[in-house]
Amino acid sequence: MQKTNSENKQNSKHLPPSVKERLPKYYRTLRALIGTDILRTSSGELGKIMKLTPSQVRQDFSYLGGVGHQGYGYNVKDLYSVIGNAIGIPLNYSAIIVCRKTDFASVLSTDQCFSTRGVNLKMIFTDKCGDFTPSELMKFEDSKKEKLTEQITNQAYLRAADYCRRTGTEIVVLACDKDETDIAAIALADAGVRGIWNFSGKDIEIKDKNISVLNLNLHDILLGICSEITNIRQNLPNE
Amino acid sequence: MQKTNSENKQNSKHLPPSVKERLPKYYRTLRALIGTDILRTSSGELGKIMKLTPSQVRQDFSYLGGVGHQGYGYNVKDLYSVIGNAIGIPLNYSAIIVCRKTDFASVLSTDQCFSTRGVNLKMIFTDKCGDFTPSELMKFEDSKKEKLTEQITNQAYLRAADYCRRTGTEIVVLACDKDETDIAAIALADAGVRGIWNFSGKDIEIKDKNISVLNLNLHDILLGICSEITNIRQNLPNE
DNA sequence: TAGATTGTTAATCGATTAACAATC
DNA sequence: TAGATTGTTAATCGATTAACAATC
Repeated sequence: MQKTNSENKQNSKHLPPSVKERLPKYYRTLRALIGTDILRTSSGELGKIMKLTPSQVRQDFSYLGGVGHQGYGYNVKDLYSVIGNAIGIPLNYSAIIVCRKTDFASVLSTDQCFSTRGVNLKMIFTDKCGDFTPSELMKFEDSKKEKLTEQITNQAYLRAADYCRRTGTEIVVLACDKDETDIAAIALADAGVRGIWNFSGKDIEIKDKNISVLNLNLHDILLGICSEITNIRQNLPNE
Repeated sequence: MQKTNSENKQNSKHLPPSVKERLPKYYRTLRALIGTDILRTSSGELGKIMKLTPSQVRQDFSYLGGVGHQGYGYNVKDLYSVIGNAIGIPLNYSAIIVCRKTDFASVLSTDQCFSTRGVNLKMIFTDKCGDFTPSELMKFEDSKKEKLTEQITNQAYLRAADYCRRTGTEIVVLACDKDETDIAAIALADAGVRGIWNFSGKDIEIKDKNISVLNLNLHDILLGICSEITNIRQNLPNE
């Protein structure tokens, strides 16, 4: 049973990493177009908005199967839905936040990171202020965020791992102390968590190929900016 | 006056983007080695820690000039210093934060993002709670963070741009509302800011090649994790 | 039909890896 | 000297861009 080229490409197994990385931004761009009632687009228009060549846009979309129409372009809503499916939006993942103080959770909640992307933020576990549902956290907004109804006897990541095991929560945003990163990662992986967004400052290296880890190091990002600035200045004067 | 290959590579103008992106992580790794009193290393050891091939590590360092010693490896402190110079650590950049509420600034300050990387965080400008020095912000910690000594009449980004112009501040962390992103970016660029770390959720596109912008979109990152999870699951069952 | 725009193939470009002579 | 490890060159791999036939 021979597969055609197109069938092969449609299989997300063959999505190259570079393309997969661009999906969220395509999704965001299409979302914005829908928001302004633009319901038809083209590789040229999307390329212009996203600073990509039309060629690359078409090449990228070709991995999602025949989603465009020759001579017409792309139906924005269809494309939005196809990319959403590739990302797994309809699977309605659940997430929790593990952090030290409420300020961290507050930033992500205010940003509506989860709600606008179909991810269900269920709980916030903090080391210092107790545990919150997102709506409880919002109630405390702009006031002292402490809710110590019972004595906190263990670390937030332990309560979080327990919660994930019981509820099948897939995604954990981890902003624990660097000293706890390794042990927290093990506990969460053991609890069946499938994705960790790691803000802790120490990279998580998990051998388990079934778990996806994103190490976001704020220090590295800051230095990346310094590096860019330094190089821009150094390069301008010569030649 | 012919340049040798080595002289060419030493010139940071020729640092490929892929290499430049890895510099902050090399820096962080070397910092950790110094912290544990490991003062000699090799491309093999660094590769193991950072999940890179020894070949790539050597290839990367070759762009920084002859920083290693054949048969010996690399002196950790020398390498740390060479990479620090390439990033521009000794230039002691200054930074400010522009955000809506203090929670955002509190997260970055607690993380010691700036202090441990030789970047001088000078002020925090907020829309809702007034302006703070970092030490003022820390004093308010764990309590209601509001400091409205005078009536706030304009947006934080305007006060921030004015401050940057007066003080020559190079870096701005921008976490304003999406609606303000474009106008804030223009104001900051006009004030002579050289690097913007944009958390606002709307990408900044500046034509000016002298300004470095890093658009960090939390929504995109979350969807990147969803996408990974989705693809891991889909790919396991077949074959 | 003429104009527009896709999806795909081929060409180019850049980044990673392998191999190895140089040498500490 | 023997062992280790660099820095560089060449080979491979993957990602981007260009070109164009297919066709709406």
